[in-house]
Amino acid sequence: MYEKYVKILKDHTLKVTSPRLEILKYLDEHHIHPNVEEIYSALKKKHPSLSRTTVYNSLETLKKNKIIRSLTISGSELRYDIEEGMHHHFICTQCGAIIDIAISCPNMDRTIQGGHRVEEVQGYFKGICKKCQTKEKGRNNNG
Amino acid sequence: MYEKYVKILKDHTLKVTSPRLEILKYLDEHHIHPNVEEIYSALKKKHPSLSRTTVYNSLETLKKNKIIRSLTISGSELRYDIEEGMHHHFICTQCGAIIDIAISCPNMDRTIQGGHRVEEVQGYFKGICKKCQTKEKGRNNNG
DNA sequence: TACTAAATTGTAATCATTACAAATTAGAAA
DNA sequence: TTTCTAATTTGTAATGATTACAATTTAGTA
Repeated sequence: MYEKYVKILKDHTLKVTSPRLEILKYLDEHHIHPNVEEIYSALKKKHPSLSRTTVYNSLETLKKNKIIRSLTISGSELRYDIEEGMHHHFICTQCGAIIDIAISCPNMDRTIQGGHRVEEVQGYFKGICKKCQTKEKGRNNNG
Repeated sequence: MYEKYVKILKDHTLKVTSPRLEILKYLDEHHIHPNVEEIYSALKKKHPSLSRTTVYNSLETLKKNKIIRSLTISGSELRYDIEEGMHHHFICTQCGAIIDIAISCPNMDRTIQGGHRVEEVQGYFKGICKKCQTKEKGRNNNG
């Protein structure tokens, strides 16, 4: 059940610890781009001894090893995502949801931009998500 | 001297106030993507009565009116930029500088992405800037 | 010139994140 | 298997950006 995550950690020569496994599993099974608090409260249920600081520390370690990445899209808190295949993100300014956007962009794979060495690319789109647009229509129709 | 900024505010039916004019002028003359503190301390010198809260409020107003935009690229604080022509941003993880990147991307002008209504697009590139790369080389050569 | 809604100001929260030191533990070595 | 140690986890106490809020001031209109 955790073999997959054990392997990931070992492949990066990281110590295999319970918090790291649980965080990895959580991010792998919940592609909702959670913030630290969401991860913490979800895992705290099963592991009451878990510390918030550990979540911060573990996320930082996983990020440094490029196993996960953090998104600054919200502007007020970091959101986390498993690293799998390049994609961009959309945030709904109404409901706050962060949604994967599968697009390819000629600039994504450029390792040099304007003479600067690029190590990470993030495309952020902001607006109203499909779901919230439907709600809008519903409100209009119903008065 | 301030006519340009007066006009911008009036065109948006915003009240013309000293803080707004000064902030606009500052952003127009300093394309360094400053944070609130930088703007505040720079303007505080000339206008000792200026309040930090006013800087926050004014920036928010200017942002809502799409006169300026905020960047979440740093992850720890908002950075501000005058709205003029679509461009993306590069942040140097070494020196912290945020640099304009003039690129065109087919996704930039898309108003729909995956069914979501897009109102804002931001492309963030992270890595080592040209200047810091030169410094690296210098260090290597000298020792 | 007087009026009023909006803007400015200062102080006091709030909230995400970091600093730090003590306790625990994973994994290597014996 | 046991021992050892550096790395990790934990909890509490800062820090720092941002927001809330109430009092004061002011831009623009009547």
